[in-house]
Amino acid sequence: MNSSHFSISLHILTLLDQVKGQLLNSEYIAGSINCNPVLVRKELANLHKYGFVQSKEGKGGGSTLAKNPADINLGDVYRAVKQKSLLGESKNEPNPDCPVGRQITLHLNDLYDDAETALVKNLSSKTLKDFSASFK
Amino acid sequence: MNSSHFSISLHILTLLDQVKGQLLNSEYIAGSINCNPVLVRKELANLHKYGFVQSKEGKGGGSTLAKNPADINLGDVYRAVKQKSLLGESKNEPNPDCPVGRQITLHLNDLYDDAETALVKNLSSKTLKDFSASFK
DNA sequence: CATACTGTAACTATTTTTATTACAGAACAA
DNA sequence: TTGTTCTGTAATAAAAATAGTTACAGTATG
Repeated sequence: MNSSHFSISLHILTLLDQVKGQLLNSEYIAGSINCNPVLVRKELANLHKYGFVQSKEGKGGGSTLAKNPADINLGDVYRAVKQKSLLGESKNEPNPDCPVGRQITLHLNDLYDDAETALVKNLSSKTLKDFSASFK
Repeated sequence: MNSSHFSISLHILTLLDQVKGQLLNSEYIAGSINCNPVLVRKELANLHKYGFVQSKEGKGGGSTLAKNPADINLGDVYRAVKQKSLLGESKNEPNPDCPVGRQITLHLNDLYDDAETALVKNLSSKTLKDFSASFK
């Protein structure tokens, strides 16, 4: 992250929950999200890697949840989807000749890890079932 | 956020704390961060807007902290620096003809606000003084 | 064997972020 | 009062990240 990986993944999972086991194909899902089907397939590949969804190839194929929605918590989804640190991840190396520059990356990482842990903990208190149930 | 606004702001504040009231100019700060001085000046302008720093124009000018580092908490810095939601903020509108697409932006925003509040609360438990003191 | 999917790669377009250039205005010091 | 060195800010350019597109091999189905 950032970008829209988490939003897209959660959108996919919510759709899959709402249709109760029915297979949805990437074009249908992309139509709901309003994005490119290939992006959906990439996101599904990642969700599959982490065991959240199952896919069936070939004609009539598509995807479905691989777990009970009550057993999918949003912190786990976040971790599966996350690609980089939420706050930091700057690419330009601070100046090693400066006492602050030399150490700040380390200290920022500690700070960010701790803050992000708090965020994930919050997300972990909610399941896909909870989230999906808020739709009417 | 994201990007490096928070990292840069915190780097600036740490430097200003370490030099104990001495004025630092944008070129010096940029040298420690290893970025462009104009970026530092923009970041300083924002920190000034929120009352964290004071600047002095003209020859011999520069910036210094406007508050006691023990009274600057990192959650406040985060809020001052933040430009967009940490998780969400997708620009393509989901499909309004889909029950999930129609409501998901709202539900994601609720989810993200709550998660981000947990993150800010974590950051708020730490002051610039604490952070700066971890440098040796 | 035609059809309709997934999975994936390669490429392009778009958007976001960062860097650069430029210059007016402020403070200082000779 | 003039040259110097800063800030503040705008406009632009470059670079990086993100999303979209095209293409196609492989797989299941009828």
